[in-house]
Amino acid sequence: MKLSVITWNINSVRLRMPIVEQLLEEYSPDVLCLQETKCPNGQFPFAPLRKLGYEHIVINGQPGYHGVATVSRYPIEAEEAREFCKKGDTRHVAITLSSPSGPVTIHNFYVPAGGDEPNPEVNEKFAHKLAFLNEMTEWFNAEKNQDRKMILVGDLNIAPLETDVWSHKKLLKVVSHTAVEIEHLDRVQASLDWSDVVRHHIPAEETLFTWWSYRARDWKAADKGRRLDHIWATPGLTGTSTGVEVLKGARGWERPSDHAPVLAKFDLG
DNA sequence: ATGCCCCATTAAATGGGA
Repeated sequence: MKLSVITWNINSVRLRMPIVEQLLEEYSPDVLCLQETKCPNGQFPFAPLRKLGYEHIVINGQPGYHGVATVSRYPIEAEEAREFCKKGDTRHVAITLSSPSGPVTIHNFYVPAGGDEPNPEVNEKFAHKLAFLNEMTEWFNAEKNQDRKMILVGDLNIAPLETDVWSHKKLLKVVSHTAVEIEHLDRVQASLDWSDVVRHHIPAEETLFTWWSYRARDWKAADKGRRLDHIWATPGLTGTSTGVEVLKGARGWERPSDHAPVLAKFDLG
């Protein structure tokens, strides 16, 4: 069974349904994980997604902010939407698919951006970001089945490697690339020995971005990006991943999101 | 300054993104 997964911070799913449909038609992933849907659950565009063959959909949304959704060609055997930091916001949803190698759970995360000032003492948003990452670590540490097959995708809002940002030196004190955030993310990654599937295929020496600001006059020419969107897998799945790609072209589509989709393919036997 | 754009909510500003 082949499994291709795309993660995409869509920055309003209703506004961008034309390019969501374009992505599904051009790449035909088995599973699409969206973040920042900014869509109340009652207004989620189920019909056009089902029409394209994505009959199995789980959403965790709220009006105006945040919101995640996972759409699948394969039946969803189980789902879970977890609340973090007792905020009542919508930043996670998970689905479980059955495969020849047993159940596979796909977590879809939207980690808080963290505001401007990288100091949790004075910036509540940054404190929230660090607390969110700590809760992820605690949750995965408490996982009973350490061999469980899981994929974790999403906008983690952290660019951990020097080659994940356009200038390591200039971004050292900029939220998304500070040492304290990266330490917190490293602890999440260590919790279940998650592997960075994208960097498994694309060496750390190679510069790689998934996000380019709207504010640059010409995002492509400026190329001041960051790798904020990630695909991880637990050790039992790492060897089944057959390839990854940042779909940078989508950043240049009509009325784009500021994030590019990230694709990973697995062969589950 | 990555840097003045883009979104949602709501009705011309404001908050948030990262």
